[in-house]
Amino acid sequence: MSAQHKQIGDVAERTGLSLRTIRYYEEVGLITPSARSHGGFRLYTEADIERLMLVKRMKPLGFSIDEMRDLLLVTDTLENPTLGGPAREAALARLDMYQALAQERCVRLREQLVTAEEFAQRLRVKAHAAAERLRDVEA
Amino acid sequence: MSAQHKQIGDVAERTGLSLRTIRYYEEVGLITPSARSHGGFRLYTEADIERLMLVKRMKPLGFSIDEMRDLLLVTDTLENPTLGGPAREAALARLDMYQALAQERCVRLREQLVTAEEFAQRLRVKAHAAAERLRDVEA
DNA sequence: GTAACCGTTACGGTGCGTAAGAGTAA
DNA sequence: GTTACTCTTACGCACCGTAACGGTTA
Repeated sequence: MSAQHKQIGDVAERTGLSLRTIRYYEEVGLITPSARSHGGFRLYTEADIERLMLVKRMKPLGFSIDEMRDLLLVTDTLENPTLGGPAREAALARLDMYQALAQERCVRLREQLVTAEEFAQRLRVKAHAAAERLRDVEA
Repeated sequence: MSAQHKQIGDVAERTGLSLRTIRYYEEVGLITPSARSHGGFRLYTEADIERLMLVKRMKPLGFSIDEMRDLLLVTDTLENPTLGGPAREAALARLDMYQALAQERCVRLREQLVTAEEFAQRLRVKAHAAAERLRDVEA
């Protein structure tokens, strides 16, 4: 194993993603390892790992695979310096769209959190009340 | 339609759940309507609707169907006054478990929110920077 | 040669969306 | 009899988990 190319197990450990997930991401065209060993082992560069990390960070926002693939493509496009104005503009528009979407998802996540905490609170109260009643009965 | 029994459409509207979801919950044994019309329409009582609301509130916590069914069972058990001490204790223990689980899920949700907001922030910055560069190029 | 690692293939599961074709309610 | 509802059945999708069986690496 060279210093430059890590195999899937190391990558899984570093990213916190499962082997299956990493392979799945490749299957659906999200992230393809830059190389393969002679025997067929997937070999990942640091850049590949960066991309995986990026995807992992996107997940809590509830983006679908298609959206993530598209967003990766957009950022690749913007980072390509040989690209002309029109293509840049189009990519920027899409980036803006995703940015708005991300904002919206954050709001929804926040709402979910509120609902969730309310519910957890109810459960605590209920458990407490039930414990009291049990003690009363036993006394 | 009597005042006591509402059909699935009304229930969907009131709970914000889809028809499919409500039927699915029945399919997996979560909530069965108390009655059916002569022709087979599902008829829900207020109590049924309450249960559906409860389930809806559980969802953001990421409980599985199995967990929700079990939790419903536990609360039913605790609300049954004819129940002896041992059964009550067992139910209470499970309730405590779910309460702890809910707390934990809340923590995770909160972490997700943090990650999500960081990511959204990154996107905003990126979009802004790309827009700047575009303006520079055009100038 | 022997661990420890990795490959592909494929079936399973959850939580619904969605459409089809037909019956029911008022 | 018409319009709006509802019924069941069933296939489809996303995102992986989990074998199973066999090759690769160091």
